[in-house]
Amino acid sequence: MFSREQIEQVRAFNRDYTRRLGLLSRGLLDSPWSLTQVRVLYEIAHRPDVTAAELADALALDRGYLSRILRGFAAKRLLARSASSADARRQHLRLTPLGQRVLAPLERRAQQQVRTLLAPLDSARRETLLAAMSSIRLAFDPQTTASELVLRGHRPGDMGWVVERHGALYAAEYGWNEAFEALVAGITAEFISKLDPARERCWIAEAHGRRLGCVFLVAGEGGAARLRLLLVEPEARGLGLGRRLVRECVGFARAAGYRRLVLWTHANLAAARHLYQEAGFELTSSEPRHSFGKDVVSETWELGLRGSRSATRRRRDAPER
Amino acid sequence: MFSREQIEQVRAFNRDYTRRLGLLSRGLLDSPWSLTQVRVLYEIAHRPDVTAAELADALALDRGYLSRILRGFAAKRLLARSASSADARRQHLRLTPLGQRVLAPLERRAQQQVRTLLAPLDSARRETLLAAMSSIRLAFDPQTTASELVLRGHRPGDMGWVVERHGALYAAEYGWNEAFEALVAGITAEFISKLDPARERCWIAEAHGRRLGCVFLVAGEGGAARLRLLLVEPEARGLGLGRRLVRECVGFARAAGYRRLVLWTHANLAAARHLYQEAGFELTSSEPRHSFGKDVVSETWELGLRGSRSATRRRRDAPER
DNA sequence: GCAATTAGTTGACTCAGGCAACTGATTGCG
DNA sequence: CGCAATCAGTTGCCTGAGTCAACTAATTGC
Repeated sequence: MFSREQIEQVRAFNRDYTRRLGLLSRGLLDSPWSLTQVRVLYEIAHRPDVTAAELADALALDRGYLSRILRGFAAKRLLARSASSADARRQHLRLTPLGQRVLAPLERRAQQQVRTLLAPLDSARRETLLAAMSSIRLAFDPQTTASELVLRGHRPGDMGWVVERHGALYAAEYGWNEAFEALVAGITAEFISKLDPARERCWIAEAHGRRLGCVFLVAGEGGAARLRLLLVEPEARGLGLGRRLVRECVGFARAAGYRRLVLWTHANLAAARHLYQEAGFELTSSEPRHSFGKDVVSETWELGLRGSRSATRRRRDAPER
Repeated sequence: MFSREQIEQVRAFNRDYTRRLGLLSRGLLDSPWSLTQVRVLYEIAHRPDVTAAELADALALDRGYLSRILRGFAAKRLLARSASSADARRQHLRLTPLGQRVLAPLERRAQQQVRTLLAPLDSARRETLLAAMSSIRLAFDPQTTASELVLRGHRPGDMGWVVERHGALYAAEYGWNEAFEALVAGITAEFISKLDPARERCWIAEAHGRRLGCVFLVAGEGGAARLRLLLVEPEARGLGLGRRLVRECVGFARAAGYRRLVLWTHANLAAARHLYQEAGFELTSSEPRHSFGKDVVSETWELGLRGSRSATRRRRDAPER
C-alpha cells in the first residue's frame, strides 16, 4: 500500500495542473469552436480513417454528443465520411482540405499558448519539466515509451547517474551497502580516464532526455572484452531494453575484434542472468564471498565471439523457457 | 527560444493528462455535487475565511457563477458567511460543521480515486511519478517548494547524484570536461571510504524526494575542516538554499571543534563566491591554472571558527547589496 | 469630494453534454 | 441456418454548468 501523504501529493498536483490546463483552454474562447470540437478535429487529423466509436473512446465523449459534433463538421464540409467496406455500420472519418485549413490556425494558437507557458522558464527548468512529463507518461503507460528509447554514447553527468542508480537500486533491492556504490564510482572513473574509444564504449538508454538504462564494454585481459554495469531502471523493465543493451554490446565487441566477452555478476541477479544466458553466455565459474555487507555468490560468464557467430545461432536455438 | 518538438511534447502530455483527469472527475457523477462545487467546498475548507473574490481567482471561476454556488451552500447550511470588519463589501467564508460533514465523504472518494490510479504502479514507478510531479510544480512555481526543502544526511545513490550533477552542470555552464566529473567521483568515493561521522558530513537538500542541492564537510590538514562540493540545482536557485547549506556546514564545523574552515573554488563561480563572502569567508590565495579543459583561476577561501563567533557577527554586519 | 474601481448579486441566456430510445448491421450460439 | 444479443451510429429531449452584462454598495485615488 502507499501513504496518505503520497495521495495528497498527487491530488495537489492534479489541482495545480487542472488550473493550468483550464487557463490554456481559455485561449479558445474567442474562436467559434469549443475545446471539445477542437480536440475532435485534432484527433481526426492525426488518426485518419478513425471511426466515431474509436474517437468517442479516445476522447471519452458521449457517442450521441460526438455524432452531433461530426454532423456539424460534415455540414460545414470540414469532414468526409466514408462507409467502411468491412462493416457497413462503421464510417471512416477524415478531414477535408477545408477541415485542415480550419484546424491549422487553431493548432498554431495552441502551440503559441504552450510557448507562453514555457517562456518564463529558464532552460534548466524547461528541461526538468520535459523530463518530468515524460516520466509521468512512462509511469502510467510503459509501452508507448518503449518505441522512443534511444541508445547513445556517454555525456557529462552520465557517469554520476550510473553510480547513483547502481547505488540506490542495489541498496533497495538487495540491501547492498555503500561499498558497492563506491566500487561503481571507481569503475566509472577508471572508464573515463583510460577510455580507448575504438575498443571501449558506454551506452546510455534514454527516452525524452530521461535515462533508463546503461551498459559498458571495456577491454579486459588477454584479448577479452568485459561487459560491465548493465542496468535497467525498474520502471523501464519488461520493455526488452536489457536485451537490446546486451545485443548492442555483443555486436560492438564482435566488430571491435575481441575474441571473448566476459562478465562478472552475482547469482541473485536473476533478470540479468537470464539475459546473459539468452545472449549465449555460459557460466564459467562461481564463488561464494562476502561483499557489500551481504553473503553473495559471484559468477563469471563468458561468450566466445569468434567462429562464425556461433553465439547468435546458439541463442536462437535455445528453448524459450 | 525552444523547439517545436518540446512544445509538442508538452502538448502530448497535456492531452494525456487531460484525459486522465477527466476519468478522475467522472467519479463524482453519482454524487449530487458537481466537480466545481466540490472544488469550492474543498478550497473553503482548506482556506478558512477566504473571500469570494479570492476563491474566484484561485479556481478561475466566474464571480456570478461562484456567487450562486455559495448561495446554494448557504441555503443548505453548509456555509457560514460573515462580513469583513475591514471592508464591508467583503465577506469571509467558512464551512459549518455540517459543511465539513458533507465534504468528508467526497474527500474520501477523491482519495480512493487516486488510490486506484496509483494501484497498478509498482513502487519504483510510483516514486518516479511523485518526484516528477514535484518537479513540474517546482518548475512552474519555485516559491512554494522553498518551504518544503529539507536537509538530510546521505543515503545510497546520493554520491552518484552528486557526481552526475557536478559533471552535467559544470559542463553545461562552464564547458568543463569529463575530468571534472572524474575528480568529483574520486572525492565522493574517498568521502564514503574514509568517513568519520562525528567530524565529517554530507548534506543533501531535497523536496518531495527530489534532490536539489548538496554540500560536504570533511577533515583537512592541521585541524582545519574543508567545505566541498557545494551545489544548488539551477531550478532551485534564488530560494536561499545555497545560504542554508553553507550555514549548516559552518555550524557543524564549529560544533565539531574545528579551528578553521577552508574551501577551494574557482573565480568564475560568482554565485558561490558571493555566498562564501556573505558567510564571512576570506580569500587567502588565488592561482591561475589549466584544468578541466579550460583556463581557470582557482581560489582558496578561509573562515576562522574560534573567537566568539566573530564570523557570524561579521556576516550579520555585512551590507546586503 | 467626486470619479474610478472593487466585492458581490442577480437576471437572462446558451450550449455543452448526458440519457434513452431507435435503426440497421453484425456476431455468436444452439 | 436462424434468432437473440450486441454494436455503430443517430436523434429527441432535457438539464444545469457556466457566461455576460447590468446593478448595488462600499472603497480608493487623486
